[in-house]
Amino acid sequence: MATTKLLERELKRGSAELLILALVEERARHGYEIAQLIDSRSDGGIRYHVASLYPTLYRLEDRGLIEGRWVEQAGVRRRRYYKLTKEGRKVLKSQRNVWESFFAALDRVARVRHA
Amino acid sequence: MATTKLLERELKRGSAELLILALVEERARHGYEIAQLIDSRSDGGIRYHVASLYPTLYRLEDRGLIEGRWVEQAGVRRRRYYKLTKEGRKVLKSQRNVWESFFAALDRVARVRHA
DNA sequence: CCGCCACATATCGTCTGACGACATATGGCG
DNA sequence: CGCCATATGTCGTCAGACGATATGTGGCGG
Repeated sequence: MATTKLLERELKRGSAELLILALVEERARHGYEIAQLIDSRSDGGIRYHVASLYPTLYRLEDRGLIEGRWVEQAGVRRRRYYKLTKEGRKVLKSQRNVWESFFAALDRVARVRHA
Repeated sequence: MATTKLLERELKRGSAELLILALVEERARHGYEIAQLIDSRSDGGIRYHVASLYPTLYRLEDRGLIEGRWVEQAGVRRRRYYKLTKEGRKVLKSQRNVWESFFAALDRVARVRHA
């Protein structure tokens, strides 16, 4: 259904930052790895296109929430590893709170929990 | 924090349809009433501006998910009451499922529950 | 050794929808 | 009579997802 596809697109809006921040919280990761992790951990439930992923990484770095570092290794194309900054940690915590209260509010209005 | 404000804006994307469909599921409601219900039931956690609400109502009606009817009453400005259509009921059910699995996936990737 | 695929990063143009600002109209209250 | 709550409506701006497209590398099969 087209409706569902459109909705899924909208859901990604805003969630991208949370996903990226949460994934680089564990350890430094590069873009491609992040994309794959989102795909695998969500069981394909959330797919995040590279055309959106890289620009989002740059925005997060510009805002000082993550910090990138080029890593050159023999046998592997150069990768840019991003790690969470101190400020990023604060924002991640705040975003988790925002999402959680949003879920709760959405449940109160539209009764979403327990399908 | 500007970040939070931006995030909140993005969260509304896509959720608007679910909220409206869920509210007119109970009984026919008019736009202004819907806006107030979203505000009150979410305890102000979700605010939905009229500039977005009315266009969304028109989109939903165009797609045949809700059906509007003008109601004139003495002592009250004319109101347009929207009720859920059969097709709207199907879409609402589907959207609840999409949201629920999105929540679950987001939790698996970014551990959002229990802030 | 060459083509193809997975890996890895990058950019452009299009489209959608939220929102601030503004507009219009009516009933009630002081 | 002015102001506020009610109620519907529109315009211009802005952000961000995504399809398409591009570049470059390492490994593997034929």
